[in-house]
Amino acid sequence: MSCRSLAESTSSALSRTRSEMSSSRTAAASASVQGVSSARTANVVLGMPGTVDRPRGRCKSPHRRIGRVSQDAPNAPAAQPATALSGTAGEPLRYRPVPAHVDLPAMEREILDLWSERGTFAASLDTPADAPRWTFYEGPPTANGVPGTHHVEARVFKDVFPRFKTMQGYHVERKAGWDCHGLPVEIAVEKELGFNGKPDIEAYGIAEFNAKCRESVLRNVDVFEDMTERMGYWTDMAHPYRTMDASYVESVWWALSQIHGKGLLVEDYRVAPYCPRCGTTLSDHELAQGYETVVDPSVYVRFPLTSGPWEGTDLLVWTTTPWTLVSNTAVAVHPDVAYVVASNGADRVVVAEPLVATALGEDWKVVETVTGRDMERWTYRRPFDLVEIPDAHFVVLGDYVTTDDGTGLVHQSPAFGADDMAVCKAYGLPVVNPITTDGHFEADVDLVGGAFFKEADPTLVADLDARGLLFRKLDYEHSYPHCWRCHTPLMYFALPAWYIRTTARKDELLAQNEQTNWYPETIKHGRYGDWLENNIDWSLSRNRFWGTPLPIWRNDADPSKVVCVESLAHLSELTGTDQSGLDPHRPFIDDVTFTVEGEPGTYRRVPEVIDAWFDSGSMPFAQWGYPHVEGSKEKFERAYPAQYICEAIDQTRGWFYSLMAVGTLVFDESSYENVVCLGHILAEDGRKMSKHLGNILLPMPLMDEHGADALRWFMAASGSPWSARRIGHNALTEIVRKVLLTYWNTVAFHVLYARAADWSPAESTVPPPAERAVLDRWLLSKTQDLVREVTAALEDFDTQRAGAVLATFVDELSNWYVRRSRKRFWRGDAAALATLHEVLDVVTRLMAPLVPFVTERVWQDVIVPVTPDAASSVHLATWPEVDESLLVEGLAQRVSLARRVTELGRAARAEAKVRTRQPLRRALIGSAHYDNLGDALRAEVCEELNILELGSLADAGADLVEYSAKANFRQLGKRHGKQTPVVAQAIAAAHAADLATQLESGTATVTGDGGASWQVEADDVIITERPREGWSVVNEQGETVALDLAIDDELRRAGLAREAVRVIQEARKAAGLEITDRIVLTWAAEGETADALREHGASIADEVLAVSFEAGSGGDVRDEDLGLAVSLSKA
RNA sequence: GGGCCUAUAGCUCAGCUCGGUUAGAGCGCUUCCCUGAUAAGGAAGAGGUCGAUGGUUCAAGUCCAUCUAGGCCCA
Repeated sequence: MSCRSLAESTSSALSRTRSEMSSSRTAAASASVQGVSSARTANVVLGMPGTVDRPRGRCKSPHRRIGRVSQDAPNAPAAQPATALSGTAGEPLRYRPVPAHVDLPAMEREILDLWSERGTFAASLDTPADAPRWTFYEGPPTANGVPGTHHVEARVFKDVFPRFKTMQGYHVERKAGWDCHGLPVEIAVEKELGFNGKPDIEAYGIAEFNAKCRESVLRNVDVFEDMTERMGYWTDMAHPYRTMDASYVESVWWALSQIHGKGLLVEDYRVAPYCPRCGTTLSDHELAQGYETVVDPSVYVRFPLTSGPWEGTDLLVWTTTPWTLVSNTAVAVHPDVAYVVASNGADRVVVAEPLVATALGEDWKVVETVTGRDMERWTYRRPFDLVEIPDAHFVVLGDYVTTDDGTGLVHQSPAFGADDMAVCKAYGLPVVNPITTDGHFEADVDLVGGAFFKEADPTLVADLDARGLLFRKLDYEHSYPHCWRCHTPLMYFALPAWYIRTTARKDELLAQNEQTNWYPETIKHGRYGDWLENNIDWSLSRNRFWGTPLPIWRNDADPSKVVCVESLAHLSELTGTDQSGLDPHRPFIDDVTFTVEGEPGTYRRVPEVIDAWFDSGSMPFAQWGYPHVEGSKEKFERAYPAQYICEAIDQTRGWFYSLMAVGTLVFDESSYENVVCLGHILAEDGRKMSKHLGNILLPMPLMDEHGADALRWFMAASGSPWSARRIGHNALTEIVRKVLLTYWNTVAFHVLYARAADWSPAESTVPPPAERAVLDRWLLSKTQDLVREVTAALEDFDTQRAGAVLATFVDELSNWYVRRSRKRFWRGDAAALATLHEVLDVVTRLMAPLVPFVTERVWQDVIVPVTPDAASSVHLATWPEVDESLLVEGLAQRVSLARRVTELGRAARAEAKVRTRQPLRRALIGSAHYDNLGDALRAEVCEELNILELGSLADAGADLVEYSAKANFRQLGKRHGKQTPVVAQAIAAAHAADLATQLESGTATVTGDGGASWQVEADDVIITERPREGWSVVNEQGETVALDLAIDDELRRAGLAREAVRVIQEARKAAGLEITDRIVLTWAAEGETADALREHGASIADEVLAVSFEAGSGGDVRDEDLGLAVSLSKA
């Protein structure tokens, strides 16, 4: 079946039909062909649409911009008032010019100005009073140091969904926040001041030090604000919450008083890494910086049992910290592990059964066995009698005991180990600590009195040896924590501390977690769920300076009496003086004391400040100053809990936990419903960005170079946001080229031709979608799918999927729809222009949350000027909805078949080395779906492949076609199971043509080597058709395209004519002509080329805008292959 | 030491839920084609022991187990 008659297709490729031209243009165009030679036919006496002023074409300079004079370029925002709208009264509604080339970062700065001039962000918050609310909480970044590229990541996600939800009609509050307190701030200030620990700070003065901390925070907030604005993160930075503000601190106090009231805020010993030289505990963060490899004594010590069935036998205990043996309090065993008496004939010791060989050696034999549980409370003789430890020294059970190393019997010294502390406390054992806070044994201890703890090891080991208690001693190399400041070995040390008994609310926390949606889902029962399952009490207090002071006042005469203060007003009440103006920080708060009538003693505040995580976990209510500030109650209640929060994965035990814990403890409900948990951003080399490695990419330079949209797209849609990702210039360049510029160029193309045709959607009569061209209907249908998919992806917090479908769509839009429809745009086809306008409207809105800048520019230039009631910003526009009436069943499949056929056709041409400009007579298509393709799509294929007619391979007759058959394993496997390979073999061996014929009418039978036979059905077999001699054939996935390679003189002349067009167009470009310039042209050629030029002269002239087209004597442009010389000049 | 994540082309990543016999895309490289919107587009090619081993299965990149390496969080 041919797609059009030969005569028609020969000329129509180069011509346009009269009916499609407006009369005025036809008149002008007729004049333009007056000089065309006599070869004209009815078909070519047609106008050029270019009689209207067409924007200038691009010249050689890549910086020349179409449609705007140079000072009007986008990097000169002043020249183009952002607020200007065309279409004021009396003027026609026309698109604003869109340059073909755009400087994206410059364009973005222009948009930032536009937003700020118009107050667009504020307008986006100005929703109707009854708008549904969608609540988002800003997890406050610590304003400590300058923002890194990883900060952009979370901030992109914090921006995309609020923009999306705003467009959907929700009211989305976006209050910025800053985490101001905490050790990192103190450390930064210490560095600035050249300090080396707490004594320096105390000497400097707490008031002065905290003032410096406040100053440092404010300084860094400025830098964060610049970055935030530049990346287009819309958040209300004019009214942020700051954890250091008095109202915030008071809210935190209130929450603590609630927790205290429930009996969940308690004081207890806490074992923490401690530097005896600096006299301070270290945070985990500091701890991690100070590991050093050291050699310690590894000793196996005998603890003789003094009761139980094995009385007289020695427990064998392993330790690498002999100094802790002085305060030995108990020995722990695992309740479920087997313990044995092992003997080498002469000696007997007790060890865990799995460790007999590793701890003792090969020649030890098991004599007796018990389970750890049975050893509970067996007493033993302790290794040293240097300090008093009453009611102790027996075997206890501990689940944390392992049999990975040592002996499976673990010496317990509760003052120096967190596990030890927990286990001993469960048995009511005393906590005895013979070491002072400077790391030395108390002076009156025998043997080691006054010794620095580490230096006591050799003395103690020697004493054990002398008393026959040392079983074995080795040197043990391991990494041991040291102070990162002074390299002193740290000790784990029990100090009093304040705790929140989160373990008492563990079940509620687990229940709240069940109600929470995690993205990705694995976190819920993995990293985060595990953490909750193994919940430990929240260690709240810090012996530091810059933090929310713990609001507990204690009676100095009776330390058991404490008051938890919930506000400055409460404090005023207690003191009888007005404290409402007090800065609730140290040291001022430390000076406030009070007495209670009838009680002796004075109440003084405890010295600690609290963990800054509690500050940030309190933000849902503290950001409003709840419950003290007027109006805070309403604000809080309508915005709790949040629908959405988002941070990187390092916050699982940080903010994600503190937020859920504070919410659950104070309000019995977690503060968030959906939580997106991002992977980290790594440097291009796959490692963490660090100064040390010199691989840092700062966000501002990245955005200055590639634009914020590119960086945002990368964060949202490049790779999986759940895994760690590498960022680099290449990735961003690719996004600019593939996504942003492709989109931009489609817009620029549309505006170029719409303006050329003086077309506007507001004023044109546009055919209804059902009457438009097949590709229009395809695109409109496809766009509805896009709306559905992007919406679903964003509802599911999946920006990666949203980005992927948008990128694919933009590619198809540009490289299939626009490419295939160029000629319709050239002649101002209203259906094509309307279709593209409608689609750009939708796709611009769909992309707006991801790339807010470029979409805003397009909205201002392409939608606003031609749409009288358009939203003034794309971000104030409504989110697109699926228009079911535009969906066309099956069209997407048909178009995709047409595209596959086109691709195969190109491959067949390439294989045969026949260039596309050479028309070919015929192509045959082998595809089960060929008949569904339809005439219109066949015509598209013909034109794209430069083929005159298209036919079905099946109709071409058996003698032209060779068949081959292979198994469709997926189907076959279901039916034949184990027989699959044998049946597949039989199919491959069968006579393919016969098989194909049989299958057309139902089932067929194939026979295997052994004579067995099987029924197969059509979908069990993939039949491939392949034509014989004289054809160029490519087939793939069951589809075949065969090109008839026979080229006759007529075809050859048509091909030469098309070559001539190319030569002339190149000459036009080389001459720097604008695309609308008319030319006078003479040519010289011989032989077949001359024949071709004479035959096709009119259509060539038409194509290259020649007002005269004369054979003459040579010219300045020559094409040797063609034997053609032309000269042209502007008419 | 524990938990989780990752491992596929020189590079960046899809595919793994739900197993199917030619493992994809982009970047880069080579050759060619197309082009008066495009910084583009297309075809072909070179480039893969799908981290390793074992198992399940007619069939494993895909499911299971173990291991290795890297990352993150926590000890």
